[in-house]
Amino acid sequence: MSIVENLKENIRKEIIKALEANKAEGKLQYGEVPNFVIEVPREKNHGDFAVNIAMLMSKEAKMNPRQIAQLIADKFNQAGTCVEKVEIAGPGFINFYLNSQWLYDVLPLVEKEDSNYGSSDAGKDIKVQVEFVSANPTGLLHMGNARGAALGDALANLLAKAGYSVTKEFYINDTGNQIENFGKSLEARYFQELGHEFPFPEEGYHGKDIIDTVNRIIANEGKAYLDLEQDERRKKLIDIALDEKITAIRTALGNFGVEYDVWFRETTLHDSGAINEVIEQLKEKDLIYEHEGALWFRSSRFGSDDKDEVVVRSNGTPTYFAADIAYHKNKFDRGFDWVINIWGADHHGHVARMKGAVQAVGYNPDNLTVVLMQLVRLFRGGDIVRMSKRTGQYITLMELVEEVGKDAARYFFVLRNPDSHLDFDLDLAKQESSENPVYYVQYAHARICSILSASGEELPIAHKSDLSLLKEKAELDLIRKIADLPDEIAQAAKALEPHRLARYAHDLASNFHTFYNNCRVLTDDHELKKARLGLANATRITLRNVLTLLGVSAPERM
RNA sequence: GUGCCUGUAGCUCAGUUGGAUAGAGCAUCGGACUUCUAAUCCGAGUGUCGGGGGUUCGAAUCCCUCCAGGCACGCCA
Repeated sequence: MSIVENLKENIRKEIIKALEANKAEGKLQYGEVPNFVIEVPREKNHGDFAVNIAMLMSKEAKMNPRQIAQLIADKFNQAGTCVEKVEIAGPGFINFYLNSQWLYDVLPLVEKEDSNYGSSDAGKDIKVQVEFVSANPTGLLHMGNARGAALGDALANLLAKAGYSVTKEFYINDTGNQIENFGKSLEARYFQELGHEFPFPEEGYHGKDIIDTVNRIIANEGKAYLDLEQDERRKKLIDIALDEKITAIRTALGNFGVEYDVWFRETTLHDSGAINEVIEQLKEKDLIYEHEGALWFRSSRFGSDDKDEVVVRSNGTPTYFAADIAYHKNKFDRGFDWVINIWGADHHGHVARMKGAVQAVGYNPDNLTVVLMQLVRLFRGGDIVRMSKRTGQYITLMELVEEVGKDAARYFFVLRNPDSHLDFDLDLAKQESSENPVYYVQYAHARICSILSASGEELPIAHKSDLSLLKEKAELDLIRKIADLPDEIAQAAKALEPHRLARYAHDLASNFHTFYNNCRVLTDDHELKKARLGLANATRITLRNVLTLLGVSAPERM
């Protein structure tokens, strides 16, 4: 349990004791204690913690909330709680003011836990899988994939920090219609690049990357495929190009700081018979029926989905949805307690039937969470950059990283709630100025490192310093912020919202900059210097840990 | 037409299971470097929280309705 959680828990216990004491004396009537909140008030002068229980009990106790609050405050035993003042305020809040003693325990703890600081065991023994990006391997990664990568990776890091056992997975759609299309496109380019007339398929992939791939094949193997049977030729071209694309995707993600535990190929589900198996299984449960030559899954039986879905086309080939059912069954068969998919919002219509399918194959659909993220609009010079994958007009992840850098890109993507449409300003992201929020945070870290190396003191230092010398408001505010990290992480993990951490990082940096401008660290007062170095070092550790979760580097100099 | 997401300061966005006087950054204006990194700090102004109704001690948050924008409604993925 974190220091802050511990403080809250002690206060909670004493509040309940105070309630019981009042009840025993007949001053207060109630049945169950309502589920009340101990929260950090928005206003600093409302104390360290505020409790809303009096308002919640008002109706049942048939009393004015302020009166109830007063009864609780009267019986509240401060011993062992760090509380030094209790006040009744507003409509009936009980505000608790703490002495700063507890704050001084935070710094040595942070230095001791070091890179582990902020972690918790909230997700202990829970196996969770995060599947993200899973882009079609027929092209390169675009801005939408980049957002998914930044979000998914931060989420996975966050869950791991909160104690979950996390597996990151990329699902490769290496079969199906789009792959056939890919083959036709490759074939057409192959002929064209060798100087032959060849019609380009109507729904083909126009990207230049396809031409580049074909030219590499020609460079290596020349005209070897010209005389093959068409099927054979396409298959060979696909095999080579697919490997190349997957490698390119993996490299681009690697440059973006994203590494996966598992790369899962859709073809394994076809080859192993898993898809046929799951279809048979569903037939036995009468969840599949035939209509106009195709096989349909009764998704309308489940949840809010109102339409059935084709799983096997009338030509006998399974749809992507059939593979997806088998894939999700496979995930749960592997023992994951919680399966998280990150999808673009354009796939939202698929969520209900996917959950229905999970239920149909015998698992609890509540254990599948689909995080939808809205689409990305790219701006350059104040204008929207239009993107289209089909026509090959788009900025790739690789180009993005080259242009604005990994840190800025990841910070920008993870700064916003996945629910909101993201306007990505390329000019802003690559600006090396105060307008760019990522530098604000990194600069705080670099500043600290500079002080620490100039100090001539050995770290860690907080445990051998008199921390009670830290009395300035800026110092106490900063420690308070550092102490919040474990709770921030636990909450962000629970809500699957890594963007909260970006906010936290910014706030923490802000607290540090204020401290820096108010309090000189390398001062002649040796004891004070040591205490402030302890604070600076704990700030460094906290900042670095958060940035690491977000996939942003923490530079030692800038 | 139906479903999902969004609508908060000039701009980009936060807003914690409903909490107190709705907050940041940028932009604008005024201050602070012979001192540990001025990519910083300090100060100043800005709001019918899209409109309207409802629920309650209390609503940006929950419910209804309307308006605006995005997305999805395929034997595509």
